[in-house]
Amino acid sequence: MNEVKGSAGLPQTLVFRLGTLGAVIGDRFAERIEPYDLKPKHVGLLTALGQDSFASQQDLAARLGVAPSLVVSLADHLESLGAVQRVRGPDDRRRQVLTLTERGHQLLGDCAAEARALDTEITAHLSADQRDALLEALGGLAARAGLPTN
Amino acid sequence: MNEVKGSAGLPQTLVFRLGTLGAVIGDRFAERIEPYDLKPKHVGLLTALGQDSFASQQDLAARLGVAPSLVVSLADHLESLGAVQRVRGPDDRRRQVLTLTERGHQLLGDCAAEARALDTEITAHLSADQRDALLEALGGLAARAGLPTN
DNA sequence: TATTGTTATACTCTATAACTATA
DNA sequence: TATAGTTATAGAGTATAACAATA
Repeated sequence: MNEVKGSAGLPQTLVFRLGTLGAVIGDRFAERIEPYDLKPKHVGLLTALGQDSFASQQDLAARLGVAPSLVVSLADHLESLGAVQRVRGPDDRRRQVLTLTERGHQLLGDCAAEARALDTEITAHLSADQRDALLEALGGLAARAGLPTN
Repeated sequence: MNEVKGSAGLPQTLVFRLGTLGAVIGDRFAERIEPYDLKPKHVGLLTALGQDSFASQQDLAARLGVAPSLVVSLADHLESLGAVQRVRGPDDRRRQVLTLTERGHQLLGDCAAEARALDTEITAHLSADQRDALLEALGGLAARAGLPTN
């Protein structure tokens, strides 16, 4: 039966599809980056550092929408991998300024390559035009949500 | 600067956008359904029950991709809300067959309404055609991932 | 006294393993 | 002996609160 009534059921909403797809695709991405000893949150931090320079870890925490204490442990791990460097702010010595190292840029590139490979997998049934249109539409949503798009 | 090299950076991938959007939108949906005393996983269970009949909780666990023990606690909560009923299988009394109650259908409808309202919020900048195209494209990805689409 | 980073602690979510009832 | 559901336990992830250094 699965009768269709006047308004769309949950599985026909953008919210449901984005939420469930995000979870599944996120898990698959997590599997791919595991060999680099990274988790999605680490990649989020690397990505943020690759785009802007942040005055402090607290700024970074605000940008990522996580607790400052989490930035500490993420940065600890990335530092142990040699991906980021912590430098005390010369003017305000309370601040730790995080910067990507050469290794950090390399890891970021590796993760991007994994993401592109996964993109290819999941959009194998689409034409290039369809794929681009989808990417752009999601970019619009992401930009409105304050998420990075480039 | 943010130089664009030969291949797309992470934020230009479908994987990154789906993952980050899924997390943000999922959180916003979670806030909306909190007054009903429900979390996204509960809604996933209700949705599954609204679509098919499952022989056992283990089948349900397999469909949802979670551990059987989690189905127990989700079902416990939904039962306490009067949203589902547990009935022992007459042929095999080890099995608990879960079914939606009237209240369960009502809650499912309420959650769908919340999702539609959120859809409207996040797609306010799109035309109806653009919105439909996006919904359909995501439906294609979801179907290929084995997720419900209707 | 206020703020940055850090550490200590606790809470949420979910899985694994042990257990009970039924087959 | 094997299977469905349940309960007990443990681990990952993350937030909140306490703390130390600097301003």
